[in-house]
Amino acid sequence: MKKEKEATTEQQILDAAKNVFQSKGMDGARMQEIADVAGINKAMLHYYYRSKQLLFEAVFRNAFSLLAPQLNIILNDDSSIEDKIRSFTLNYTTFMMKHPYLPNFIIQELNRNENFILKLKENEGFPNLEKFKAKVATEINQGLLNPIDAEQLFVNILALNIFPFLGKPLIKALTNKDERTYKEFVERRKTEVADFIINTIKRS
Amino acid sequence: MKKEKEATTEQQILDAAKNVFQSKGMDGARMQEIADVAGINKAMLHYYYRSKQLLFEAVFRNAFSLLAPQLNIILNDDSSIEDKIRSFTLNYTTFMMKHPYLPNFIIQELNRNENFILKLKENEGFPNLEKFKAKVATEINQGLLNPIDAEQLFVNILALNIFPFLGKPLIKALTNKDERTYKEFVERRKTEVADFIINTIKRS
DNA sequence: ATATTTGTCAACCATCTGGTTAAACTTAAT
DNA sequence: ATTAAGTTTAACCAGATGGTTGACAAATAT
Repeated sequence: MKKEKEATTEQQILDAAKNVFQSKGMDGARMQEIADVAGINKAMLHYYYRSKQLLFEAVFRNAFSLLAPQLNIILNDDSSIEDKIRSFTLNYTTFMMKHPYLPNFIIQELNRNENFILKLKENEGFPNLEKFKAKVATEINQGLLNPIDAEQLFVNILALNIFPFLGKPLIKALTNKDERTYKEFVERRKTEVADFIINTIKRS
Repeated sequence: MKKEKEATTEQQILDAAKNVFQSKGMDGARMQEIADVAGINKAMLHYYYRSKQLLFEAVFRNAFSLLAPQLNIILNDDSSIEDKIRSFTLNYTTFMMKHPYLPNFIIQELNRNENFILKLKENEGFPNLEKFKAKVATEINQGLLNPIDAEQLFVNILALNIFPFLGKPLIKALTNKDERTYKEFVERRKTEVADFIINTIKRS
């Protein structure tokens, strides 16, 4: 009864927990609902994950391990800053349109428990800015970029790409968009945001 | 027995509720904790506000009524787009540094209950983009601005200004900043963000 | 075959939570 | 002083919630 089934039940729980936690948050999620979504008994949740807190942490680590590689695309590859920005903007927006709950989930839970990210920081693949900063410095010296603080630039890139997912309800209301037109609006940003940033930083 | 006292108790409750709701969210907040913070009996909360939901809505409306005027600064005054951006960036960042829980609270609760903003939309002072769009069109026609979609520009302005407050824990971890250096980082953005945007849109 | 381990479930439990009640207290008007 | 209205409190309640238990079934090992 082991092989197929065991992996399946544990995974079923994780999938269900992901859905419930990501849409309701730690505080709004109910163990009974997770069990219902997974189609199993509530006791199973504790059999496999001991407590709500540990199940939540498993879901959160999973979610963050999807975000981190996205950031590493822009931080660790060797292409020019301009290419980094273009590929990150395209990749990130495409990816998040498939996982719309992810950004909000991570940001919200990080705000709920600030010292939670410290554990993640010790991890191997935790995004590191050094290479990006060095590349920015180099290109500024070569006269390719206008002088700009690399950290400010990086936060600007994040802000322009992440905010449309965090602020979706607000933006939808302010701009009178429905689900379909909002999607088109975000779709256009895949290239517009990169152009916007590059227009500013590129020396011409 | 009315005048002073009544206003005080009701206000004490609202202040306490603001603190608890804004730091823990609707789901994480407890009526008992609000009562404790207010220094009164839990039954008082229901005496003045009927239910947790109604108390929450009072707090939320209050919070949104602080945000809306900030947006109306950039949307409704008559100055140039460049001046709008400079004054909004300065005002908004200054204001939110004094109310750091506000952006996250509003964004989080709007995501928890999307149709909640519909009620607010009917309100008089709800921010409207039309005047801003018209001004952008005018300045583009006058050759003062590079062509850009006004809604995309507006979202970019919001993103660059709001994100540092939403993503604070993430940015702090990624850039290895402590509370003090993060504050300095945000402080610098009061002018840097405006320069960043204007560099892109201004025809030169 | 038998024993042992692993997986699953219904029922249960202690505690927490939003909300209620009924009585007591405070104040101001008559 | 009496009354009436608003204010405050302690005690209480029903339902929800995270978590546990003990019985039992299925798989694996001996």
